[in-house]
Parts: sequence; C-alpha cells; structure tokens
Amino acid sequence: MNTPSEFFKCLADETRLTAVMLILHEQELCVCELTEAMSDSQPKISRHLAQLKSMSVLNTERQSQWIYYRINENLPQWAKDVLTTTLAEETKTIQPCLERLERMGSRPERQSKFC
Amino acid sequence: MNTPSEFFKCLADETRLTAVMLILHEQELCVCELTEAMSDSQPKISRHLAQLKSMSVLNTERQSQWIYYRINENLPQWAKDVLTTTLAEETKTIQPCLERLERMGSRPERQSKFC
DNA sequence: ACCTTATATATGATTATGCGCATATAAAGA
DNA sequence: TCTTTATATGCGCATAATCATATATAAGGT
Repeated sequence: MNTPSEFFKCLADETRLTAVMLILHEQELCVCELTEAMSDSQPKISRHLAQLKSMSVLNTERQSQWIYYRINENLPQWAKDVLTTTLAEETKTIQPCLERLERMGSRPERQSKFC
Repeated sequence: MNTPSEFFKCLADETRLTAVMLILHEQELCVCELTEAMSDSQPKISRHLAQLKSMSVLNTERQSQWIYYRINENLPQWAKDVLTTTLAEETKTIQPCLERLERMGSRPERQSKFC
C-alpha cells in the first residue's frame, strides 16, 4: 500500500471492506470463519484476502491448518484511523455476519499464545 | 453515496482523490483551477467531478461562467472525518498542485457573498 | 449575431476488476 | 499412504472503469 488512493481501492469493494471490518472487530479470523460469516464462496473470500495481504492491509499467521488474517499492525496511523472510523459506521451492517460467526459450529480453537 | 464501500470507490482513483483533497483544502475550486492545479485535461477533470457530484461527495454552485465545486456539507460525519484524516496525510503530496494554483494567472475572482 | 472562455458529454478503444468453476497445495489424522 | 479439511490459484468470461479525442452547451463580452 503506497498511496492513499491505493488504500481506498482496497476498501472500495463490498467483500473486501466487510472482511476487513470483521477482522478488525474480531482481531483475527481464518478463511473458513469469514466464508461462514459472510456466507460467500471460499475462493472468492480467499482471493480478496490475498489481495488485501499483497497490499499490506492484512497479514497472516498460520496455526496448523488454519491461516489467520489480521490487520497489519504496521499500517500507517492515518489508515488505521480510517479503519476505526469506518468500523464505527459499519457496526450495524456487520451484525448479521457476527451472528453467523457465533452460530458457527466447529470454529477452530485458537492456541493461546501464553501457555 | 449509500455505503462506505461506495464512498471509498470515490476516493479510489488518484485524480478524484487529489481533486477532493484540493477542494477540501481550498474550500471551493472551479474546473479550470483544478485543471491547472493538477495539470490534467479539462474533460478528464470534469468527468471525475461529475462522478463525485453524482455520488454526493461534492456539490456545485455556479457563479456566472464558473462552476465551483465544494465538499457536500451534508456528507455523513464519518465520511468528513475520513476526508480530514486523509488530507493531513496528503498535505505534502498536493503541495505542487497548490503551487501551480497560486502561480496561475487569471484565476477567477470570487464574488464576496456579503456585499 | 459572433467570438471567446468555461464546462459537459458522446464515442470508441483499452484496460482493469470481479466472478464462477475447476483444480492445486498443504496440513492433520487414520 | 489415503482421506479429509483448509486454503490458494489458474482460466475464461462478463462487466466496469478510464482515457483521449472530438463536439456540444452555456455564459459573457464585442
């Protein structure tokens, strides 16, 4: 992500924006969780996540078979601010996704990092 | 402008974002000022402005032969916040445009609204 | 009426974007 | 090794976005 307009391009797609909002809200999510939350196809979600990763909006950490996506903590502050401002606006919109996420059976268990 | 992702789409193009930043910085600008400031073609600028207007990011006021574009004051607050945050980031980037604007000969004179 | 300046729009070409589908890779467990 | 689950990617298509060029409209001044 080099310029602001490139950053906005990342957020200019409904699928990408929702994914970013959900990840920001939940700290980290894997592809299957996002697929379930957004009730969309796995390849579609995966491709958009790859794009967000290549633009350094997100980064990943593999935990055994799951790959967790997080907001790239090295994003410039102004970009983080934009995301936070947007999440406040989107809280209602993503509610159905969060509910599907909660109802989701067989959610992968996180490894606690402090054991 | 109905959804955040639509708003971001407006800002996802270099030309549009720069125009919005310049207008935000200068309160109002007409097409010929933007054309000069951004050293770009008039039709290109005009079409992007039309797009921003149709998405209610900008609005216009005609003063004789000039049409002044301004930020739509009815934008939702979160969107205004995003613009402000972005302007702070873009101040350096738009500097050359602002200089061309200052150097511009025959800039239209604003009608004072209080005479 | 005519010319100039400012702005908008139509057209056609080019490129970019997003999608569905099928398939590939990668890890885990039997 | 075989199967299952999770994730990524290649390919072809459809649509959308952007651009340059030419032209149209609109206002002002002569």
